[in-house]
Order: sequence, then C-alpha cells, then structure tokens
Amino acid sequence: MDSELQDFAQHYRDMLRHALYFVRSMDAEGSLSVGHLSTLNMLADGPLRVSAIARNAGIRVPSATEQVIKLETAGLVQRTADPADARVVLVRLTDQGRSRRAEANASRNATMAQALETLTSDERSAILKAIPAIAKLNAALAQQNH
Amino acid sequence: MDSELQDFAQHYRDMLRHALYFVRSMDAEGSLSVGHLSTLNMLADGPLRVSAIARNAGIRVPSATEQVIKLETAGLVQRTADPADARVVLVRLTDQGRSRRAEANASRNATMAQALETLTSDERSAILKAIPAIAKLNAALAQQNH
DNA sequence: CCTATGTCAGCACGACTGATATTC
DNA sequence: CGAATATCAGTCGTGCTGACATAG
Repeated sequence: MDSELQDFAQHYRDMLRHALYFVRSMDAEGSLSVGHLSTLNMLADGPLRVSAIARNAGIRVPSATEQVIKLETAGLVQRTADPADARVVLVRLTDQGRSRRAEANASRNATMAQALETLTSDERSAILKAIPAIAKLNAALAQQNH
Repeated sequence: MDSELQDFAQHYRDMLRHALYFVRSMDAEGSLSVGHLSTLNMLADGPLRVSAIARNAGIRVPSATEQVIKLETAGLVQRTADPADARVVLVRLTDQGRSRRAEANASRNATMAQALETLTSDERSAILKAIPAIAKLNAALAQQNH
C-alpha cells in the first residue's frame, strides 16, 4: 500500500471534480453541448460509423445513435450508407456542421484562453508538460474498465 | 489573437474530455455516484447547509435538496435544524455515511493509484506539478461564469 | 414588507438495458 | 445459423425553472 500514491490519487480526483463543474458551466452558455461538439470534432477528419462514435465517446451504441439523429435533425451531420457493408451507417459532417463546429471550438477556446492568461507562464508550462502524461493516464484508466 | 494559446486551450479541452469518460466509467462500477461521493466529502469536516452544498457543488439549491434527500433516504446523512436560524437545514454525515465515504474514496483512489503506477516517475511528477495550476485555472473559469 | 432558505412539482437531456430488424 | 450493426422503446438519474411555505 503506497499511501503517497493514494494521496496523489485523491488530489487528482479533487481537481478533476472541479474541472467537471467548469465543463458543465460552459455547456450552459453555448448552443452546442459538450457531447455534440465532441461528436462533431470526431468527424472532422472524415466519416465514422455509429459504433466508432460510441467507442470513441465512451458510450453505448444506442446512445450514439440517438446523438447522431439529433445532430442530423439539426442539419449538422448526414447519415449515408457504406457501399461495402449495408449494415453500416457512415456519419459525415455537413457544411453547416463544419462551420458550427469551428465556431463552437473557437468560442470555447477563447473562454479557455482568457482563463489561461490569468496564470503565470510557469503555471502554464506546468500544465502543458502534464497534458501528455494525463492523456496517458486517461488511456490507462480507460483500459482498466475495458 | 494569440494562436498558441488557442492551441493550448484546444489540447487542454481534449484532454479534459477524455478525463470525463473515465469519471463516468468509475461511476458505473461503484454504488456511490460521483455526485453523492462529492457531497459526502464536503461534509467530512462538519455539517453544511443545503445552500452551501449547492454552491460548493456548482448546482442549484433545489438540486442539492434532492441529493440530500436521497442521501438521507440511504441513511448516509442526517438533516437537523440550525438552532440559530430556523430556516436553515444543517446536513451532517451519519456513522454509516462516514464509513461509506471512506470505502468509496479508498476504492476510487486504489483504481487511480493503479493507473498512476503505469506512468513513469517523470510523468507522475509532471502531473503532480500541474495540479495546483489546474486548480487555479478551474477557479478562474468558475469565476468567469460567476 | 422584503429577503433568505429550503422544498415541491414538472420538465429536459442524456445515458442505459432489452428487444428487434437487417446484413455479413 | 451465429455474429455484427444500427435502431426503437422504455426507464432512470440528475440537472433545471417556477411556485410556494416559512422564518428572519
């Protein structure tokens, strides 16, 4: 039992919890929810199947279907058939989806950048250096819960 | 327009999004949800009023009331009157709440510690150094959305 | 009388499971 | 036929607003 690591874990969890509140507050102001924007961001590099969206978002397939339908209703994505496999639905961004995605990212990045400006450059560089490590940690946690 | 800061913001947001998935997956396995555990953690140092819980959790008072009622039904907290102000409800941990809180934290910390062990010590120290800066960033973001 | 505190009622969003098609 | 893919139907958790009772 490494109690130092347990302390570390507790502090990290506390920090994460606070980050959640901020994410929620950002959700309230914009028209595009975090979930929807994440989905649009996934599709930026090309069409994806519904199951890929689900896996990538950490949600079940029916939930992904639901999201895709909402985005389609809003005119932000388009569902098309996969010529190679008729079971598959390929989801792709529409032009409107592409521009809404860009706007939403810009708006959220601006809010974030404004907050980053209140930090010292040492603090900013500490966060910058930690990002890849946290990403690796996230991946390790994701794997634990397969 | 500082485009470097915008990039930074985008990377940070991506990282946060992934961290969220992990939080959700942790929720599924345990009996105590993140929200409930957070509330219990707030009460560890002494009773709080419902409005204080709401403010601390970043939610509205009616939502806090609802959570408190659920926790009370589960026998984890107790609602008592404030002798100094009859409008106020003081929420305090029960013995059962105290032990459930300890168990849940230990379990989550253990999962987290296990993932932390997969990192190099450099990566761990990078995260450790970033935690206070991220906490400050969270505070700045919280203030922006008053 | 006005404000603060908490609760209730009703609603919305977004996840889940279980039950189907349909296609490979 | 069994497995994979997506959808539909119904449920649940948890947040919200607006209305209200009670106390300061």
